[in-house]
Amino acid sequence: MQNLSKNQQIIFDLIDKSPEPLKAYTILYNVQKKGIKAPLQVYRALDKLVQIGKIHKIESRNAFIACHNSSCQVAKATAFSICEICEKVTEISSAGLSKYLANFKDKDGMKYSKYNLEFFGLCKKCR
Amino acid sequence: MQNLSKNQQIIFDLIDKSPEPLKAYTILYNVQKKGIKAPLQVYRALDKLVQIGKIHKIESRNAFIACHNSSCQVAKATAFSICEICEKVTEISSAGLSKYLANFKDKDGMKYSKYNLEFFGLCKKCR
DNA sequence: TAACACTATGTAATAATATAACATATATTA
DNA sequence: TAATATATGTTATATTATTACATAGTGTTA
Repeated sequence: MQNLSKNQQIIFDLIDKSPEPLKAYTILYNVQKKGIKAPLQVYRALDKLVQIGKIHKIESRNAFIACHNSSCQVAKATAFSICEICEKVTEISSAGLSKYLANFKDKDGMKYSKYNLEFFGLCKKCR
Repeated sequence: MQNLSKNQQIIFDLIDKSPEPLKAYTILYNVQKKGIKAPLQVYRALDKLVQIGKIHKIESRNAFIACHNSSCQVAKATAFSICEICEKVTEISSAGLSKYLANFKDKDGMKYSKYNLEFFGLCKKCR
């Protein structure tokens, strides 16, 4: 549980206080006043934050969300629900689900160390 | 089960005979001799093919693979294993898994109509 | 402390992925 | 046939992400 560097902290704070997933260039625009000027600076911080599990990438949306699931210290097992209308994204933390997926074996008996699951549907408001 | 249009058929054939997922611009380069010259022509065909379930998008890789799972006529429930070394992608068809995920309810009792699951690990060859 | 390894930063350029806007054509069906 | 929906062609542009190179800070450890 290392400390974050300056850029990592700035970017994490932004993502963490955002109610919705943020895209890399949205982040860039929002941190330019803090001296982060180039895409690469953003992507490098994002890579690191993903690596250490502070944030997750929503692959189908190219967007990043802070991890609010104390059990995933490392970015290895993620599950989200995504509303197809309002795009609200929520991290799912279900012991049953993670257990099921962590123990899942394919036809060849292979187990997998990581997974990413995205559920799509309509959220309460949009139903 | 409608017929595919000319561009859709060309692009589906290419993806279907590929042993690995193909990216949009790789597809473009490979169909230029058949008269498909612009990215948009490729993306439009891909969108349609995904929509009718003939192909799936591997979100974490921005790549497309033909569906070899007779049960998913519609692109609504997909699961893949991805090797982190050689990038081999395999569609998982497990009755147990699809049943579990189709019936999964979140904390609020919400069920989801679609999902996409990507497992990461090492394939047999790369272990 | 000096040497080293490692991690992070800054900057410019460019690559890779995807869509907007507009014009036309083909297929389907009422 | 008229109307509607779907597909195509083309140009331009937006969005997302990486390469390459130079520099700076941080933490060992000899």
